[in-house]
Amino acid sequence: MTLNQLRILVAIVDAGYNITHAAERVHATQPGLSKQLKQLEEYLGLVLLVRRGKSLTGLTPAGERVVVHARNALAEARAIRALANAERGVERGLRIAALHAQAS
Amino acid sequence: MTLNQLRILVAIVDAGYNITHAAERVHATQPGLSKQLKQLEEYLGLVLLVRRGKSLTGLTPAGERVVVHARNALAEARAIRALANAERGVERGLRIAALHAQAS
DNA sequence: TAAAAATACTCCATAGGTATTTTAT
DNA sequence: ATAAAATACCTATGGAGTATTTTTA
Repeated sequence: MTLNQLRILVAIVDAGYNITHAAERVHATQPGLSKQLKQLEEYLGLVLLVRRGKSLTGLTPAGERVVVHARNALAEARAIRALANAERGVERGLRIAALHAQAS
Repeated sequence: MTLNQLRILVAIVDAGYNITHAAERVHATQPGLSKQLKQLEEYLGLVLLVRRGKSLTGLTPAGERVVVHARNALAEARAIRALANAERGVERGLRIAALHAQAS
């Protein structure tokens, strides 16, 4: 299980169970997403999406619950990135402040 | 940023900032962990651990905050795995129940 | 001098792409 | 007839190991 797989699962759900559209959103290809989704389901030993033939129609009950946790995990990852960006902002701010102090 | 990198970061912290011990805990090698830690720091553009030469002595303030979110993300991942295991348990239970019903 | 981190290198797995086939609407 | 998912195939990247060097305590 990877963060990327969780991101892909959520993207598919948010694209209305359309893998092709989800792929565009995450700047990747349909086969790439199909494969990762399959791998996630195999890793969990769980069917996450309801299929009618090759069409995806919704989440299974278990899928619903997985998606909730997936969104939480992704939010934590986003928090880390945000924190890192802010930290770099602070350091740059301090550097700029230092430069100004030196210049003045 | 991957779940594995977060897992490694947390393992290093929990091993008292000793990469070698952390590697044993996660059944991997010291160079593997060193590299992943480095990549995480590079990805975030952030120093997470305080180094005195090559020794790790603790977390930076930013590192502390990252670890909090990392633990949360890992907990969500664990929840997904637990959920999947339980689900498989339920299905097996149903199958067994069905078998018993059929047998009786 | 013992123990830990970093580096160099090698290899294999796999992420992710293109092309194509299958299937559903 | 269109559009979407799955499959096959290929390549390049990088994860993870062994061996070695550097460094600290």
